Amino acid sequence: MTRVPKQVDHAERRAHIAEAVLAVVARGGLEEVSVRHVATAAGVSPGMVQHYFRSKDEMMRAALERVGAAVQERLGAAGELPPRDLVRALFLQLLPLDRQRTREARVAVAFLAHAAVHPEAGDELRANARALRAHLGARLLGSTAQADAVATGLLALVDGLGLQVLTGQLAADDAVATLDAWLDLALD
Amino acid sequence: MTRVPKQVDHAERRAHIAEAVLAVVARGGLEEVSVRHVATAAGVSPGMVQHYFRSKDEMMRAALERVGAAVQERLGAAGELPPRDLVRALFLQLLPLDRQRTREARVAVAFLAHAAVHPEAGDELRANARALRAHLGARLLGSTAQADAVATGLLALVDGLGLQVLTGQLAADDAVATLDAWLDLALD
DNA sequence: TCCTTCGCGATGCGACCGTATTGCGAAAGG
DNA sequence: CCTTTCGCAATACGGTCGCATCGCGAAGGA
Repeated sequence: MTRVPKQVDHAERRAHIAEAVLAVVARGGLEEVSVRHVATAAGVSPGMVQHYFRSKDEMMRAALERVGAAVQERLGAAGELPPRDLVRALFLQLLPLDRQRTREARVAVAFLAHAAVHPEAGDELRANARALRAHLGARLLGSTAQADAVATGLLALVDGLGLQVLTGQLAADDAVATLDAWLDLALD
Repeated sequence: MTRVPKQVDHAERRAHIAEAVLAVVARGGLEEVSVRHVATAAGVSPGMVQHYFRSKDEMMRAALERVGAAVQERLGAAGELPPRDLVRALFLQLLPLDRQRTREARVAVAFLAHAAVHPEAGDELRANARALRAHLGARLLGSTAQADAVATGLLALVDGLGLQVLTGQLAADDAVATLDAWLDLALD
């Protein structure tokens, strides 16, 4: 058995394909995800997708994990600001205010809708949510019961605002204005 | 040409099938909606579904209109309470706190996720949202700018709380508690 | 140079999709 | 009773799906 060094970066290919999955989801939702579509979006052959992911399910799981990783990374990149501004900046990161974040928000809502109906697929999502909540809790007050209610409410508010912006129910400006008004309300 | 009076209630059949669509969506999301599945869920033949809806798209539109009608009806059934309690009652109607409302919320999020990615399909949804906002505005203060921000924020909050409950990120009790805390905050 | 191993493209299969088409039984006016 | 019309079941078709399988070409030790 002669060990031949890998001549392709397995992880990188998987990442590339997973990214293509997210692109397809952002453009057309989960229903448009098929091995063949993803392959086209990634600029590779369907066979290659199949080579790197043994099943569509495994492929979707990898794509979802990439979303989680991206969110984590985004959270880490927070400067040193007064708490109020920091919290505001963090929430603005979560709203679909530009192309990039619209893309991410679309992906997120697609997976959330799926999780609403297939609870077993929501573990990754719930883990991300927990991380977010923990992160926010640390940024706000100590863990008083009051602070927890505030954190929960603000997260839900941002989720709702994002959803309404995504579906065209609310203008992006209004969402930001509403967020600011409620931050005033909540943070004294 | 002899006119034969209808021996079946066309509208009723359509409603029955549309209801079956919603049942399928609530159980498995939009992806599981097919003419054959809907027919099975409705206890009729696939051919009959096709007879009453010329295309799947028309069927989906009818189902979505049914959701809108149900929401409208629900809003109408509000008693005479102090404004604060009335607003609270209204919002509790929108959270997935029991089987029935979980079903409706699942349907709603499925359609919302679709609309996030297919904007042209979101008209009905946006109309419903507008009706809701108007209804809430009338129940709250007069249309001061302040009241509008409060209404927008509360609606977004409820959307977000509902989404988190649906996806198992948040317990139903906590959602209600958070809603109450924020109602206190917002309504003086 | 041969030979093994890996990467991956190509092909095929069975299932399911939306929809067009056809035909038949029942109901009702003439 | 006959005939027309309506309600609907059945069937067929072309397309896409996920996935299993096969085979070839290139890349390196031996």
